[in-house]
Amino acid sequence: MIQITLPDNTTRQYPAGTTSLEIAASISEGLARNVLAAKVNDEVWDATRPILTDASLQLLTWSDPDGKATMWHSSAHLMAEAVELLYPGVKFGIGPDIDNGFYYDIDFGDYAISPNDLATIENKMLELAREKQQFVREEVSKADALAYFTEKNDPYKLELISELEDGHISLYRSGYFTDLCRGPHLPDTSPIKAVKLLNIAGAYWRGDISRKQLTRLYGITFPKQKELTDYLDMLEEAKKRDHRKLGRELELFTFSNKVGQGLPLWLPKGAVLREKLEAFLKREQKRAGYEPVMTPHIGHVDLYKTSGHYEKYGADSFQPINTPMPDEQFFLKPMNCPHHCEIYKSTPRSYKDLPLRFAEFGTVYRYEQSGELHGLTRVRGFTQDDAHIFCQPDQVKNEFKGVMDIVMTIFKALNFSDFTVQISLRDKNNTQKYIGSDENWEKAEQAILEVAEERGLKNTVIKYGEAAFYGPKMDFMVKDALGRSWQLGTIQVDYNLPDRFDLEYTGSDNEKHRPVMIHRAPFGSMERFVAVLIEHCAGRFPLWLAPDQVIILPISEKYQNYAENVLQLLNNSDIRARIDGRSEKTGKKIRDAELQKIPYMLIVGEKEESTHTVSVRKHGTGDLGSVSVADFISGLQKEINEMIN
RNA sequence: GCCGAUGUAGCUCAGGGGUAGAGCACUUCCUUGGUAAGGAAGGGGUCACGAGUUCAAAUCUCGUCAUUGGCUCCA
Repeated sequence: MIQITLPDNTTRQYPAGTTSLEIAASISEGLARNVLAAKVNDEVWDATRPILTDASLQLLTWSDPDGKATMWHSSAHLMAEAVELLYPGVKFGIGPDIDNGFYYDIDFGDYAISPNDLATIENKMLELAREKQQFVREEVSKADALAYFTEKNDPYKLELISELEDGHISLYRSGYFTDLCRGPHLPDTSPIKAVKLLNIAGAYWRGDISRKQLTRLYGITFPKQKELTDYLDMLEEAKKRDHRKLGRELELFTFSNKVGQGLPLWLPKGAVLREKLEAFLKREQKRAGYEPVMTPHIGHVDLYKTSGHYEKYGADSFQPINTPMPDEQFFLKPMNCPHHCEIYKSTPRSYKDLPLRFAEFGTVYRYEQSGELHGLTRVRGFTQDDAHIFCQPDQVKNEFKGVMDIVMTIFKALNFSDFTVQISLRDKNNTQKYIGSDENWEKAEQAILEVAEERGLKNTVIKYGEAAFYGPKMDFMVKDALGRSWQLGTIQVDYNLPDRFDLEYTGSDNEKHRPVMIHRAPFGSMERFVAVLIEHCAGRFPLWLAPDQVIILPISEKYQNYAENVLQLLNNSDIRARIDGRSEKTGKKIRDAELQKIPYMLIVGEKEESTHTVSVRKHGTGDLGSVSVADFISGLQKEINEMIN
C-alpha cells in the first residue's frame, strides 16, 4: 500500500500502482470526469500514470493552469494527428502549449496551406476528439525511438532524439498519431469539445534564423463551446482597443511613409497627452531630487566607440552622418547614457556630490528590423523618459527605492494594477562573464531584493542568469488588453559604462573611486507607454490626461455666445475644452462626443444661459443635472487633484 | 531580415478583363433643436507603385514598396 497526501493534508491508502484517475474516482465520479492531469510530488503527470510510492497528490482540472496546459499540449497532438491524416507525409517539429493555447511547427513540404484550410483541420480535430482516443505513454530506448522516426522519415524528430539521453525518452500514442514527447497528457481526447485554429505563421526551426522556416499553426481548445465563444469575444474586444485603431480614431498619432517607417507623428491631441505625462513625471522627479539635463540628438562616433555600442550595434544602426570634413562621423543617438556620462565627466566629482541624478526626455533612434515595427510599441525613433543616477555602491539600495516609488506613483495614477516585477540577477555558477566586482554585484543584488521585499511587491519573479553582463536589473511588466505582457519601466545597474568612460569621484579617503551608474525609465518610452495606456483604458483616458476634458454643446446657434463665455471660464482655470458649434441636433453632438470619449459634456441652452449654469453629462454615465459653472470647475479640479496628488 | 496574408475615397469596406461603388467623414443649403445618428444636394479615387500578358488590366502574372499575423532581434 502507498500513502497519498491530498492538498488539504488528509491522507489515504491505495495499492501501489494506483493512478491519479482511479484515486479521483474513489473520491467522486464527477471529479474523475474533470481530471485532466495530476501533480504528483509537485511534478505534473498523466492522470493515468501509476503511482508507485508514497506521494503528495493534487488533481488538476480545467481551473488549474497546469490542467489547461496539459489540455492544450494534448490539443497540439490532436492537431498534429488531424494534419497528418489530411496531409500525409508532412514532417513535424515541436508542438508545445503556450499561455493561450498551443502551436505546432510543421514542415508541409509541397502542400500549400492557407487560412481557408484551418476550418477543415478544426473539423477533423473535433471528429477525432469525439473518438475518445486515449493518450498512451510508452518509454522507449533511444535506438527504438530513432528507428521509429527513421521509418517515419521525420528528420526534425530525429534531430531532437539525437540530443536526448537514453533511458529518458518517451513516446505518446493517441489514435493514429505517435509523437516524441515528455508529456504529460490528458487521459483521452474527450475533454476537447471546442477548437479554434487562430492563425498561421512562419517560424524558424529551433528559433534559428539560419535554419529552415516551418509553418506554425496556432490554436486553442476548450472543454465547453461557451468558453470558446467568450474567448473569441474577448479577442474581438481586444481588437477594438488596439492602440493603432484608437490612435487614428482619437487623432492621437499617425505615420507617413514619406517621413519613414516606424517614425511616429504626434497629432495635437496626442501631443497634449504626452506633454501631460511628461509634466507629471517631471514633477515627481523634481520632488525626488533629479536634475534635468539636455543633450543633442547626435554624437560623435568616438562617443559610441568608448561606450562599446559602435562595435556591438554600429552595423545595424542608422548609418553614420558624414560632415564636410573627411573622416568625421556622427551617429544618431541610440541611447542617452553616453551623453550623460560625459556630463558627469564635465567636472571633478566628490562623494559629497553623490548621488547625481540626470534626467532627460531623450529622443533616440534605432534601426529596428522592418518586420518588427508595430504601431507605437516598436518604432525607430522614440523618446525615453531617461535618467542616470551616479552613486556610491552603498547608495544603490536607497536609489532603487526612490525609483520604485516613482514607478508605483505612475502606476497608481494610471490605474495599472495588473503588473509583475521581474528581477534579473546573474548566474551564480558563471560569474566570470559579468563585469564588475563580486562585492558590488552582491551588494546591488541584495539591495534590489531587499527593496522589493520592503515595498511588499507582489508578483515578483526572480530570474537568475537573466542579468545583462554589466549589471542586475528590475523590470516592470504590465498586461495589455490582449493579455500580452509589455515591459514598461526598467531600473538597471551598470558597472560597465563607468569603467569605459573612466568615471570617478573622490571619496572621503581622498582616493579616486568608481561610481555606480543606474539607468532608469519609469515609462520605458513615451511611445510604448502611450500605446499600452491606450489599450489599457480603451481610449477613455483619466480626466487629468484627456486631450479634451470638456466639450460644450450649445443647443442651437443662439447659445453660441454663452458657450464661448463658459469656454473662457474653463480656459481660465486650465481646463481643456472646446465648443461643438456645428449645426447639428444635440443628440448627434452627444453621440459624437461619446465616441470621442470626452470625459464631460456641457449642454447649454436657454435654461442654462438664464441661470448661469451648465447641464453636465459624463462620458459613459449620462446626465448629471445642472450646476453653476463655478461649481463645475471646482468639482473638476477636485477630481483631478485626487488622481495625481 | 525571414515565412504567410493584405493593399479600392480621409475612415470602414463591397465589387471585379470592357476605363469605379456604399456607409461614415467633408462642403453647401434647409432645419434652430434638450441628453447616443434631422433632411437635401455636392465635391472627392491613375483601384499602392513599376513592368508584363491582352484589342482592352483596378481586375490576370511577375517585381517593388507599404501594411499586417508570426519568427528572429530589441543597447
